[in-house]
Amino acid sequence: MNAHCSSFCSYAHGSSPSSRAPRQPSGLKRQPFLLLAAMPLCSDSVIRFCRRGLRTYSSVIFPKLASFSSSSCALQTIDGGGEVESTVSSSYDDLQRGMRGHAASGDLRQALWTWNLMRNSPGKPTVNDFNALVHSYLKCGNRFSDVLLEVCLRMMESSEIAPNAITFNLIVNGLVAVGNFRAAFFVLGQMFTSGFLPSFTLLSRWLKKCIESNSLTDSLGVFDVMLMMDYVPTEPSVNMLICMLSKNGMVKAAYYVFSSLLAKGCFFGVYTLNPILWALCKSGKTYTALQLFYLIKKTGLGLYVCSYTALVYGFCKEGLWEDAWWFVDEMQDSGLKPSLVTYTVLVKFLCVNGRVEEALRYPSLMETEGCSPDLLVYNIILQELSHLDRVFDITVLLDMIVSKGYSPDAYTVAVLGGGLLKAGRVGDCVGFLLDTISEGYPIDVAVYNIYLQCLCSQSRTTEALYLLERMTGAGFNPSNVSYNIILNGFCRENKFSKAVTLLNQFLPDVVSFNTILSWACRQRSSEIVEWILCRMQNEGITHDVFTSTCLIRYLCRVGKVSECLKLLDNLLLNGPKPTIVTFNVALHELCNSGSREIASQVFEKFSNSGFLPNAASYDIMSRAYARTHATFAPVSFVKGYG
DNA sequence: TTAGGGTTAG
Repeated sequence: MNAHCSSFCSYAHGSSPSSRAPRQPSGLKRQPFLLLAAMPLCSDSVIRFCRRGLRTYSSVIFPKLASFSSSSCALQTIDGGGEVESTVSSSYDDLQRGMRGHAASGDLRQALWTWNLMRNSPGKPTVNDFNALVHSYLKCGNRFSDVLLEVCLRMMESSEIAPNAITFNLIVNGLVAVGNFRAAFFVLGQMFTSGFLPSFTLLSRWLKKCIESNSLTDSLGVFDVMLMMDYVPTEPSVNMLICMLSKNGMVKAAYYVFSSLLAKGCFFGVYTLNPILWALCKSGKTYTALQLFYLIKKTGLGLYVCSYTALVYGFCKEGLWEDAWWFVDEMQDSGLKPSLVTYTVLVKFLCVNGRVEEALRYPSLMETEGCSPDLLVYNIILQELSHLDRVFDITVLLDMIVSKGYSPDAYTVAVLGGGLLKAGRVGDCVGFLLDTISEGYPIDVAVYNIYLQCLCSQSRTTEALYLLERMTGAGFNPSNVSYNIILNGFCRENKFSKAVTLLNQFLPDVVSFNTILSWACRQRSSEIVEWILCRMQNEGITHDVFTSTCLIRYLCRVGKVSECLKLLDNLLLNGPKPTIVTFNVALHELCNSGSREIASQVFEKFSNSGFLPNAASYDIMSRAYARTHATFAPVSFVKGYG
């Protein structure tokens, strides 16, 4: 069962999703309140707060729970909040009208008092009266408050009146409207337990509200309930949910949503398919995307250029060029022409893979094909030329850009500045950025960040911080990248206390912590390493491959080689998936700490786990062996040439 | 309504 599904079932039902609760006979004792409060989705603290702070209200509506005698208290004050009106002599009909009126005007206290007075009529008040109270209160624009929630919880707890389907619908709707999804799930669980089923409209509205509130986990919970009930969410909701899940890196969940609907024979079309294809291809799951692609194609549904382009992107990203070219041909065989985006993807990955000469041929090729390159395509090529410091080619391309009627944008400035910085030409970069600004070219926060980097690399981090604090005044909001650049600057200047002060001035992310962790690990500072790890845990920051690589370095440097090996094993087994850099850092640190033989074993282990050592890996090992005039001969190498 | 670009940490 899917994780989202199982997590929902645990709180919504307390049993498996397929076992629908039988309708509960009227008058049967309700589920104990404390047991309900222990259920995961209804926070203990909320319940405790309600029980403590709002007892007065609930004791009025359910006096038996609080040993409250209604007959002796027709006129009295509640919590010193003023006198309630005397209505003891009114008829039941009058009381009903009065109660609705008080509820509608938002005076819950008076409404509850009137409700209590209805007890003077035999068999009254009824569940319909309760529903009328809630309905009148909410219909007139009053928000579903904690007070009303407590009243409803008490009502469900009490054995006096059994809530009906309308009661549950009213409560869930009201809670959803104010975004209290946690309590809504709790009440939904009670609804199921009482034998009532939510309507499609209720769940659909709830799902939409969750999506609009960016509550992805709650959205998946509601989606699971809808699936369980055989309700198909609306197409806009499904599309929006899939897009949001994909954008937030929850690709598995997005795929789950899509495939669950597909399994039920429900396919909305390519506008639902494409976000999934792109998310899969961007996250390195191109073959899963390929399977999905052909599954849909087999049904005879037309696929658009965007779908093909996603697969081209995935294959290029994974370095599977033959598959990428084959797919471009496949697209053309299907009567579709590569789009501007398809070409951009090809140009991008040609550049990334060091094939800039081929990339340079694309602008004219695209013109020939009737698909003129835009500034974005030119910027990609400019970036690669800038990284290679090919000044002449940059000038030629800039001339071409201008001749085509384009004007350099902030991206153009960033790729050129970034290239200068990467080439170590900090002074040139500063000059270029200042000229750009004075000439009025567009700049943005990324350009600003490059300038901050320039200052930091010149040991002018304090000045960079001063500039950052004034960025807002210049119309730019500093991003986390801006703060992380400054953090890195302070670390490089060994100004730890300044780094910590800054860390408390924004919402740090995993990069922020990795920045300080990296510095502490190089310094072998156990105290700071532990402090950072502790803060990461407390702030719910998940370790990524950078974190792990830092820790591998640290463990080797403080002589904890066996712990380092354990960490490496754990990474291979459970992730985050190590990269060639992780591998090489381990080899380098092990060799430097006198564990050359262990490094050889690690080399073999990684090679046998499907990691291809690169030139740097061989270089590290060869140098380590050369120090004792020995030759590095890995088993895999010997086997290959034996 | 869907898709492509720059700046931070190992």
